Amino acid sequence: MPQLNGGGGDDLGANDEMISFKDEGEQEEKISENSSAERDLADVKSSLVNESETNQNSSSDSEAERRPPPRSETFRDKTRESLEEAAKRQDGGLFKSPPYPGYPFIMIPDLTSPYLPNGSLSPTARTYLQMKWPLLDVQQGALQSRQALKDARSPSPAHIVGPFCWEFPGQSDLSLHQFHLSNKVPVVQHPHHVHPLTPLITYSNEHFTPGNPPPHLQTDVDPKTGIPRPPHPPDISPYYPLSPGAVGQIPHPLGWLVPQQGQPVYPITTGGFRHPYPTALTVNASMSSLLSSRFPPHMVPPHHSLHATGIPHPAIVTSNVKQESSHSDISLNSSKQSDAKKEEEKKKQVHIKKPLNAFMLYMKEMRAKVVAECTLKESAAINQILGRRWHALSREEQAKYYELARKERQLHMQLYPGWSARDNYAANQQGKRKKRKREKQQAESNDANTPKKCRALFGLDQLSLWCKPCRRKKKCIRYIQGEGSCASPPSTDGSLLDSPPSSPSSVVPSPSSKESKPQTEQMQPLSLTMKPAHQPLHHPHLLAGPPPPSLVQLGNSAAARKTPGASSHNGALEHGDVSSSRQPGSSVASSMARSSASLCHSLSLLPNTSPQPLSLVTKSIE
DNA sequence: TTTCCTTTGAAGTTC
DNA sequence: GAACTTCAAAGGAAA
Repeated sequence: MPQLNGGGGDDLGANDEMISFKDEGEQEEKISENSSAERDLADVKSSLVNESETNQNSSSDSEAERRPPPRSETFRDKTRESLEEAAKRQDGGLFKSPPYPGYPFIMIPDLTSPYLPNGSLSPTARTYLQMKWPLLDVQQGALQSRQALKDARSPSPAHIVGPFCWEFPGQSDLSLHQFHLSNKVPVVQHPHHVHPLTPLITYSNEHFTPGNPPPHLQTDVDPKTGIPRPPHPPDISPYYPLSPGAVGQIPHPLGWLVPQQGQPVYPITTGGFRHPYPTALTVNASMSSLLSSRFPPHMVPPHHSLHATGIPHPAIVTSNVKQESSHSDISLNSSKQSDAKKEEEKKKQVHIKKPLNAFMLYMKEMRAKVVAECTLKESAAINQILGRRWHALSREEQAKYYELARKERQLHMQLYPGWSARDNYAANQQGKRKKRKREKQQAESNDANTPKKCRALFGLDQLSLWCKPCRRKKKCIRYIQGEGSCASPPSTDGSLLDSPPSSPSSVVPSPSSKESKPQTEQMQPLSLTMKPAHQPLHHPHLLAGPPPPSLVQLGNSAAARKTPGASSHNGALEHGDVSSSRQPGSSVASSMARSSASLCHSLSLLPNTSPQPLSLVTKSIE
């Protein structure tokens, strides 16, 4: 759990979710005190706006100032912050931390993920849609926004989005703040991922522009605002379709979303199938309900699982085959046997996706911004930047996303009580979507013929124990003699006999011992050029001055990442690292060759990229 | 057309 | 229980 140290550390993680974040709590209290009635939403908003302005004015560019008071100052904090500073100096703003940290913001659900039909919005859109209004034009928009906020209390998230989508067209991105409505905890996000043409639409705008809203969002017009609102029958929840048996007792984790009149939070649906075609969005809700009520689940066409407004759950993915089967269902001519078969088929094809974790939510939100800033398109490169930014986030900012992720999980759990990530494992094993990592590694190790056996067994500091070929970087004779399995090496103390292949990690000092670097550590960087990427990199030189990208590429490791201290205390590498945990060095190099160009911003930001440390340390090995 | 890349976190699996 | 693996998003690139 890289983000949170259990013992009062500075990170956030799963445990973090149990922590009550005082700042937000206080904010929440303030809000709740004031928010006895509808007036308060507007009050809250204006206070947030004021606060945002105050913050904006008072907060300097210094990250140290922005951040909360120093918690237990850890190595990671120091290194991270110093790197942030350095990166900021060099990246021309790319690496800026969000300008409005700790801001209250209002999180409203994205209309897609449970909330919007994927057909009308891009499938990329999901989860939470930010509301924004102009900071620089508060007076002008005050009335409208107040009204919009009142509208936002409508049970339908679409109602919320509608007004905000059209209320401030053309607002400059810089003039917008994005407000999330996360339960009662308001937090403000800096403006980002706003399409230039549709500044109030987040994530994916290609199918959803203010000037051309999707038909299903146009059918209702708010009499007060004159703003189109999506149809939303009061008796039907616009959110996730529920799996059978999970209805009626669900406390909505996003409590503010719960319809006020005691209706079930979620519609009773008989399945979880997403209609593969956008036309499904036009399916009448009552028709869907009717079908659901009149026919057994397998007889209902796929759109039955959509929300009555045509809202599918983004976590549900099915194949087109289902569409065909739906047609055959409609024909009603199939026998019970074939029905059972189809049901089985459906079960196989249904793919309920995992709920997004905090970082994924963050990525979704920030991706567009990074894309805009960096003009990068490769997701891999973007994700690297996002990963670094994620680390650069303050605790409160990360807490936001952990909280959202927790709610996502809750919601997901409630919607699909029987679902487990295991299902997707099994599905993939059946569908062989991906080659399992273990298989890959096995294959790769076979391909490489394991010339590094001695290295793996003894580590770099036990060079004298290596066989000659290994010392010459040739094929390990020991391994060959061992008939494919590395024979136990001769050892005087036997301590290394059973060392796992990752034994070199023993050479690597623990993060806590970083200050006192063992002598053997001097040889570590050499391993960067030779050893597979399963070795954390903690080299003083590299910490002092980030390595060239090639080294950086090889520097990180899955182990380092899995070990919170290792990864999170990586200091310079943390910002320059490009995890190679999922591929050996060769593939990393190739991928680096591919993405290095697009990483120009992110990696070249690192100061002082002179490669000198390598030459210093390679000497000892050779 | 499919898989890879790349990130972090959650959860499942393996030992 | 630690270590490892897979999957979630994204979209260009490579196979």
